[in-house]
Amino acid sequence: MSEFREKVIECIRSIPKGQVASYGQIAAACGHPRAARQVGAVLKSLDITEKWKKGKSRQRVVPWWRVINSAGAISIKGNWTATKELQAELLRGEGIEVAEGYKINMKKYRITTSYYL
DNA sequence: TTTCCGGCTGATT
DNA sequence: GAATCAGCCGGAA
Repeated sequence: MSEFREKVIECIRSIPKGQVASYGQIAAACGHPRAARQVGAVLKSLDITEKWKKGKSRQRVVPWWRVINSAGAISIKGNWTATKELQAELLRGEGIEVAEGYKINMKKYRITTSYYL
C-alpha cells in the first residue's frame, strides 16, 4: 500500500456529499498536482471491499463516484463493480444531476479548489 | 534500473 | 464546443 494511494483514498473520502471533484483536484490535494492519472489508477484498483465495506456501522466506503474528470464527465473505463451507469445512479442518489452522455454540471457541483487548502 | 501503460490535463487546432 | 497532442507520474513488469 503506497502512501500516495492512502492519501488519495483519504482525500476522496473528504469530498462532501452532493459535490464532485476532478482527478486533478484529488491529485493536487495529495500533493501531486500532475498525478491525476494515478488517482484513476487507484480507483480502478479499489476492489469491492474498499467500495462497499459494509457490515460495520462505520461507513468505510470510498465515494469514488464523486470523482470525475475535469470535463465534468464520467470517465470510468469499466470494472466489474464500477460502471458509468452505476456511478450516474449513485450521483443522482445524492442529488447530483447526470445529464445525457453521463455529463455532470460541474459548474454547480464541482468542489471548490480552496476546499483542500 | 529502465520501460510501458493508463478511469488525466491544459493548450492548441 | 469537439478532437488532437504532448507532457506528467506512480506502479507493475
